[in-house]
Amino acid sequence: MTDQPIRLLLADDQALVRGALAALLDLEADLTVVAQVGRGDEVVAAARDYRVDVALLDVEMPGLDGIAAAAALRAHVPTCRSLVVTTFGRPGYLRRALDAGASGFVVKDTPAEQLADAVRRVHRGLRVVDPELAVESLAVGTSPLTERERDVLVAASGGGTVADIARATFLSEGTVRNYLSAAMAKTGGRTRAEAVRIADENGWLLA
Amino acid sequence: MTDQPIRLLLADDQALVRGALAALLDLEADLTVVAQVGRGDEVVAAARDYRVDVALLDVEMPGLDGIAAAAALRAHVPTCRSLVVTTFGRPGYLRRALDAGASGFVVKDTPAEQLADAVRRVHRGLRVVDPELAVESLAVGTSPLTERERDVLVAASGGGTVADIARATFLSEGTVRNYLSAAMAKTGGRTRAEAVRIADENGWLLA
DNA sequence: GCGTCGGGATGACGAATGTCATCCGCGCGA
DNA sequence: TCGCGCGGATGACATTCGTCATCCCGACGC
Repeated sequence: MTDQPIRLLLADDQALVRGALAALLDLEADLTVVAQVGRGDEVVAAARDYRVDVALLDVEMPGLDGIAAAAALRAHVPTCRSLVVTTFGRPGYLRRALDAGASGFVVKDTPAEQLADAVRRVHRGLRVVDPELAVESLAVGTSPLTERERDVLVAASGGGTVADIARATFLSEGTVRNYLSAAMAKTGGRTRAEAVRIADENGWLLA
Repeated sequence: MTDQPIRLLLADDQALVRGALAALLDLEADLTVVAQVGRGDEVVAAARDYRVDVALLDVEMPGLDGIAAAAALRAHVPTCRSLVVTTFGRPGYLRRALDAGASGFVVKDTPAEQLADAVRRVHRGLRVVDPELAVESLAVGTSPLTERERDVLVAASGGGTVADIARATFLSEGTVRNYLSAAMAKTGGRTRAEAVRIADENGWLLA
């Protein structure tokens, strides 16, 4: 069984975490980290240049988030499978990661010993999903927000006034208030800030 | 030069990052990770039980934040030096970490190769501070917020109404509005949500 | 053809919020 | 001793916000 080692790409905006994950995975004889990037929009080029088998993608990244990067990978480098890694919670990300073509979804507080195994499973063509997260994802369900409601919530996440949001979204102030009201009703928040928090915690604010 | 290896404690709430850092640091011959914890309130006991030389403390942790954990370490295990690790920015954390007795302060996007060196320096009794972060810290300066103003902002960070904040802080609603107004003036925010964001980005919301 | 849904907008109204002046008591430095 | 800052509070006021009804338009489904 002297197969070629599985070629890995690490994408995470924190260099320390990236390097540490590289050290962890390089300990495995059948894995080798061939590329590291700190931005989502560098993923596709690196995956192509280094003939990457499996890409580990963090969700929070500048340039392009991990889910969008997974979609771009599927489109441009179909031989590369992707495994999305994220912080705890955010069950809404799971469904969207799978829709984007990710083969696996791992939260950052799973034991380190399981990561290499997840990589191997993904490389073999299997799907890897934390079962606990899967049920949570089903419980939360898909986003109830409409596209504009999400836009307005994103614009509101900076904490600005209605006038600020209206300028950012090119909408009337009254319309902004209407969308905010609708978003608050759908999220159950009693304040726009609470609505932003709830939507963010459920992963409903990404593109 | 066959000294005893430096005995390390890792404290980070994300098990994957913890394990990865352990793998990274265990590659160094003169370092050995002897304990890992996922909560700040387990740091002191672990440092004592495992005769830890240097503790790597993440700032964001349940139970006790990394800065408070550094203070507790200095009080109860003075032989153990602490190196605080955190995500980018938050220059306000630096001053408070040093005040709490931390010997070093490293941001998570420093290259992985530098971490082991930082650990060695701290163990030798030197201070380790990212110079870029130091000037940023001086620029931001110390928090202009008074203690109650901070309390109110923390209570407001959930996005609740004034009544919620008043209940949480055992203050009158009018008083809450006064403190919010003062905090908004000092942070430059035009909304309470904006004030919360600005204060959080500057690291002014910790204990 | 008609009902429904989403995007966009207007106007009105009550409640919540932000601002300010003012008051009290306490501790602390000059 | 006096002033000043901070904690805490009250009351008034203008603005903003959240809610709702209502309207127009285009796209779908049936």
